[in-house]
Amino acid sequence: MSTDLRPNETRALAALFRAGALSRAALARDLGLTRSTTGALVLGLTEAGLARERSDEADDEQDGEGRVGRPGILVEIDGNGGFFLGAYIGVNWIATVAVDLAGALRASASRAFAGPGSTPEAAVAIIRELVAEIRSQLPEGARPYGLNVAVPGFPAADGISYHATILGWHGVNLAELLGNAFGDDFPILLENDANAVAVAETYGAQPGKDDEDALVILIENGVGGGIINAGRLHRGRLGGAGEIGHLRIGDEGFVFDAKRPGRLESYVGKDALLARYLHISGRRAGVDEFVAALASGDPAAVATARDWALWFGRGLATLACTLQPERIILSGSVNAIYPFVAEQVEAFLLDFLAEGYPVPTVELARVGAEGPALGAACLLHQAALSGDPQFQLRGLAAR
Amino acid sequence: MSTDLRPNETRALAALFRAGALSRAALARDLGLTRSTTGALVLGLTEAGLARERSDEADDEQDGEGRVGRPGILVEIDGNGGFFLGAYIGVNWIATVAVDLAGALRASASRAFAGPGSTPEAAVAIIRELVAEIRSQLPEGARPYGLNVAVPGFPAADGISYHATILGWHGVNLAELLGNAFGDDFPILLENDANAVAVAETYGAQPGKDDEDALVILIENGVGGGIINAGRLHRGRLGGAGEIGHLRIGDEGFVFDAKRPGRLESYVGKDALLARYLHISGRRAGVDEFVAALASGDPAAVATARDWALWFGRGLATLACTLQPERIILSGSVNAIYPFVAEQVEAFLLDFLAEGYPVPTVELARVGAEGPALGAACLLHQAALSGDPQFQLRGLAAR
DNA sequence: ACCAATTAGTATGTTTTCCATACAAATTGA
DNA sequence: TCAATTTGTATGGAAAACATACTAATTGGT
Repeated sequence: MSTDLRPNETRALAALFRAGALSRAALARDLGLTRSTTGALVLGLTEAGLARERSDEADDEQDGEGRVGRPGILVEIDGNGGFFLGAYIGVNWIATVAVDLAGALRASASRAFAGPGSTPEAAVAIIRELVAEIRSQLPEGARPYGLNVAVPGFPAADGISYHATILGWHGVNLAELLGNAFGDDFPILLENDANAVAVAETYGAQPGKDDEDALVILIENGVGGGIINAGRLHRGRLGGAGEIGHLRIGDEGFVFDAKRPGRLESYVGKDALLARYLHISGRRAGVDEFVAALASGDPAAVATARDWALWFGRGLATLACTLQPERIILSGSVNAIYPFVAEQVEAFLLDFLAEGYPVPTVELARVGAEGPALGAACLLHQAALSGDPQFQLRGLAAR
Repeated sequence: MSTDLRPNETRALAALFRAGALSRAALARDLGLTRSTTGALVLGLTEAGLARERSDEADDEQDGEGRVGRPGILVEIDGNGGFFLGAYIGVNWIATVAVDLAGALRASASRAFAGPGSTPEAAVAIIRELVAEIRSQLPEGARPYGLNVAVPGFPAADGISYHATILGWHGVNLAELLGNAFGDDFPILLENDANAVAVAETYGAQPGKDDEDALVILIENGVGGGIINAGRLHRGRLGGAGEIGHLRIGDEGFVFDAKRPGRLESYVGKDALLARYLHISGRRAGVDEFVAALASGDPAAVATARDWALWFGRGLATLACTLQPERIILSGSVNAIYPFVAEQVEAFLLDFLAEGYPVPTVELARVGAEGPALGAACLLHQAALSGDPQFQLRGLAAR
């Protein structure tokens, strides 16, 4: 019944996703096809349930000041045309989401999970149940294209066995476990959680722009990151790029680390921040308390934040030179302190950067706790629209 | 006469380039087309002068142990099908090269150039003459597809005006100058020289593999770099990624820098190395003399090299975590000392890296002084084979 | 109010591209 | 020597894209 999409159909969907919505004529220009061919293309996509004319009555305001000529009818992706699943195995919980063909979050479910101490098999079983729950939230007969699982860890040098120190897992063949649980014809991918968050923060964020250069930094106890170059995730050899917590920026750190002193995360991670505050103030606090102290002008908190800003600025300068992102996006619970130190961090950053070098903007994350699972799902969406034969899209109805 | 190539023709050339040579049947599998279609495709490419059957009589040894069935006839790219020009504006010289459609270096010419003190206009005039010289070395009637110029600098935040501090150029609109010299219908690109070297070192280096993750480090007085992710140059916002000399890895450095102390290049650049040697030994030396002293076992040189290895290992560890390259390639004149300190650097690198993290190999550059111009030309070659409509390939003969 | 200019969408016939099928050619292995 | 396998090519047909022409809907000038 449902046939694979032809190359130009996939290209058309990618163009529609990039732009948000296009008239047939604009789509034709984008794809380098004629209007007549594009009309037939759109007809096919519409019949297959993958695209539709925009009913949105705000369509008059496309860009149309003095634009002469007959106005076009905007065509957009029909979100119900397909679904992509993402999951996240966290330390305290497991989450699952579904993203639709239009890139919108359509369903989510999560459950508490005692990560350290639990087996990978237990996590896979929970994911399986959550996926069933998610699928019941989707429209009748919706068939997801695959599942991408974000994990707080990395594959080892063999590319197969997974290490997730924070969960106490070593040398686990997660791909195989998931493959057994979901069947062989269901594509399964794995992704590092920080990478997934980077995708969630940037994917489809700016309509019309799909070549963003960004660095997403996740600050908890550890500091991780994900690199987006020209709109694509910079994964490195085994998906382990962006491990910026190990950046060597000094000689010691605010928390003692005999083995690898001076790393970024021993200056700006959560433990490091609170250790510094303890050192200066003598008070033991959590992040929330520290932020409250900072907001109330507590001098020890202000001094701690200033030190944090110095080292964070150093780290950002190093990363800005190496990667030249346009935006640096801060995620993770420690980003709560950033509004209080934004000016200082940016001053330190500017100070360390070479003159004339483009300065990245520093922003707070837009996406919440669903970030890792959402980003994982977005990566599948991206693969499907890229025309990768492994994630070939299909129409819904017979044709 | 000569028409633009159709999408599958470009895809076929890209597949042939990636693999080196393929039979029609193998090409059909690679492209997802039938053998009959591919046969016609190859016929078209052959008639257009872009591909040919391999005459190489060593073709029996394709991979053919117990391979049953009629052996295929290998088809390869005909290098004479097209040419791509690259140039390099260095501090002491200007170089120009031509790369053919098969990715092979086919012609080169260079001339001394007193960079600091010369105007951009003078450089452009020299490039124009060298390009004429190069073109006379190419086959009759060969029409190059464009020119990519590698420059020791970066565009400013506006993306247009070029800064090349080392040449004393600031705010130069190089693209416009070159456009005026070569005409509007001749594509002109600009690229940072370290980026170009990174491409030269990796592009087409491993037949059958086009998704390499590598970091190329150029060490002279300054330290620059180019990042290759999944076979593509990681350019960052304005092509300025890879400026790793500004990496902040310590508090001081071996050369004094009031403004931005502790940068990688103040520990491992040429000046830094020789300053350290002067500090330890009291002797003022050049790189050659230092290497000679090191080779002869001079204790001061050995101690200097050890310090160099420590800081270089720190820098590599930071970069390895951030980028996770598979290979780190060392270029620039200072790489002459690497063979003497390889073991130490790799030990320090391993020491700083998290356990279980894949360790990149560290290698010396294969390409010589022609690197920047060659890489620039390779980038055009890559653009043409990627199907970018701006660098659309054309056949040679009428069809 | 009306008309030229412009742009969007569709219909129709033709060309181009690709496929399905069939078949001859060249090899391996029994 | 023959079955099995793979390659390359020929041929008719299906499908995708184009060229062209026409209608529809808008802007802007008179």
